[in-house]
Order: sequence, then structure tokens, then C-alpha cells
Amino acid sequence: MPQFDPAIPIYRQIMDEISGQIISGKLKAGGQLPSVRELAQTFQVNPNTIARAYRELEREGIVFTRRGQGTFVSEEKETFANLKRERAETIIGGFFRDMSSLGFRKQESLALAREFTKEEGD
Amino acid sequence: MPQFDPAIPIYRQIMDEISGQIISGKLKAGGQLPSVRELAQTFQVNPNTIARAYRELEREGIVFTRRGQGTFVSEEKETFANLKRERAETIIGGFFRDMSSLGFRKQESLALAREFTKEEGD
DNA sequence: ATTACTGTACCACATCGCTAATACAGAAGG
DNA sequence: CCTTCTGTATTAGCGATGTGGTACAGTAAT
Repeated sequence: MPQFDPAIPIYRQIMDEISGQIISGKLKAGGQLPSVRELAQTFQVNPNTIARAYRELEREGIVFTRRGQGTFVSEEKETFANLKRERAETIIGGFFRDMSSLGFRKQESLALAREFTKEEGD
Repeated sequence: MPQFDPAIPIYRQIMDEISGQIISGKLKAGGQLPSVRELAQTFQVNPNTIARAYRELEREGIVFTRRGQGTFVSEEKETFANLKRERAETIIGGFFRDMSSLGFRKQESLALAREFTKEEGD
């Protein structure tokens, strides 16, 4: 963790960090996350900021919290898969909306995106 | 013009309005835009807000301004086409970035986007 | 009950973005 | 010149947001 990007809220960067660890499998379903104070210590940040990240992740269904016990990764893989799908749809919808404000129809947008993958790697 | 969406800055909505008129051809290259005060009157908004919109549009190369004379649509169609391309690339790049944070590779993202167009119209 | 751990609620404060009020400055025509 | 049109700079206020300080509240083990 070098430092935080000042352009992005800390709690959001922490959310991304945790989401990434779940996707990559470093954090497993049902596993416990560090306590807000511990993680706050690690990141040199106020516990409230960690709590904020946990709260938002809970709102998204990625983790759940038991007061006095801790915060844990959600169990149900279904939920997580559905969630991915929902978020993907939001992203895709936004993509087409942005492109259409430039005057591109969906088919054209797709074609451009496909081109993009050829110029870039992977 | 019903009203402005309170969730989006007024100056930005005005930018979109003008961009749309340029794309659709209602505003032609070299044509003059209304003065900041006139448009401010039309939209019942402070002239500074219009000026802000004009300034940003100028920064993007869509219009140019001559102090004391007015604000005009850019002449060079090339510039405008390049601009569209640049902005499209930014949007596309952001799209793939967002999707990859969900764990989707570019090819998967494309496939999902293609599916999306089948479920939606056009 | 006490202790020591969890998360949470409340409040204050700094910062930032947007908008408005107002005054300044360049251009063009009478 | 002076009027009247252009855009621009300056400043202030307001609201939203992010973060921190601190105190409260639930859980579990001793």
C-alpha cells in the first residue's frame, strides 16, 4: 500500500481493495475481516473511515456484520454472482449511454470497443 | 426545457444540450451561440453558469470565444471528429477498467455488452 | 460484573463544487 | 467618446461530502 489517491475517497479505495481480495480468493466466503480499529491502524486512518467502507460493502451485499463480533464475507455465492451481474449491467448501460451522447448507436459503440481490444493487449 | 435535473450540475446539462444541437446539426460550424446573458435569461440562470458551460466547451475544443464578440461553434470538422474519437476512447477505456474490477476480461466484457443489446432495443 | 474485544452513533470541521451578485474589460457602432 | 453589446474576473455563500475525535452499545470470555 503505497498511499491513497487523493482524488478518490479513502473508504472507496478500501472497498475496492477488499472486493479485489474477494474476487481473487484471498478472502474466502464466511471469512472474517480485520476489525475496524485494526485495519484503521494498518492504513493509518480513522476507524470511522473503515466502518464506512464496511457499511457500504454490506449495503452492496458483499459482507455482513454482527455487532460485537465482526464483519465477514458473505456466504451465499449466488448473491455474489447476481451482484456481479447487476453491477455489470449498470456499467454496460452507462457505457452505452455515454457513447450515445457522443452520437454513437449501440452497434457502433460495440464495434469501436472491439477495435479497442485489438490495439490494446489482452 | 422542463427543468434541470438537480443531481447534475446545470452547466453540464447545458453543455450536453449544446453538444446535442451540434451533433444533430441544429447548430452549424462557425455559427454563433446566444450570448451568456441571453441564454441565462432563457434558462433563468446566472450568466456565470452559462459562461462556465461555454468555457468548458471551449476547453474541449467544441466552441471558440472572441471576447466582446461572442462564442461560436468550432469550424474545423476534423477537430470535432478527432475529439469524438478521443472521448470515445476514454469512455471505452473506462468501461473495460470498470468491468475488470468486477473480474471480467475484455472479451467477456464485450460478450456481455453484446448480450445487453439483444435484451434492449436498438 | 468486569474486561476486552467487536461495530455504531453523534458531532465538528475542513474541503470542494456549484451558483449567484457584482464589478471589470474588450469590441463595435452611433 | 459613449453607449451597448460581448465575455471575464472576483468574491461570497450554500450545500454536500469525507474524515476525524469521542462516546455509546452489543458480545463473549473470564
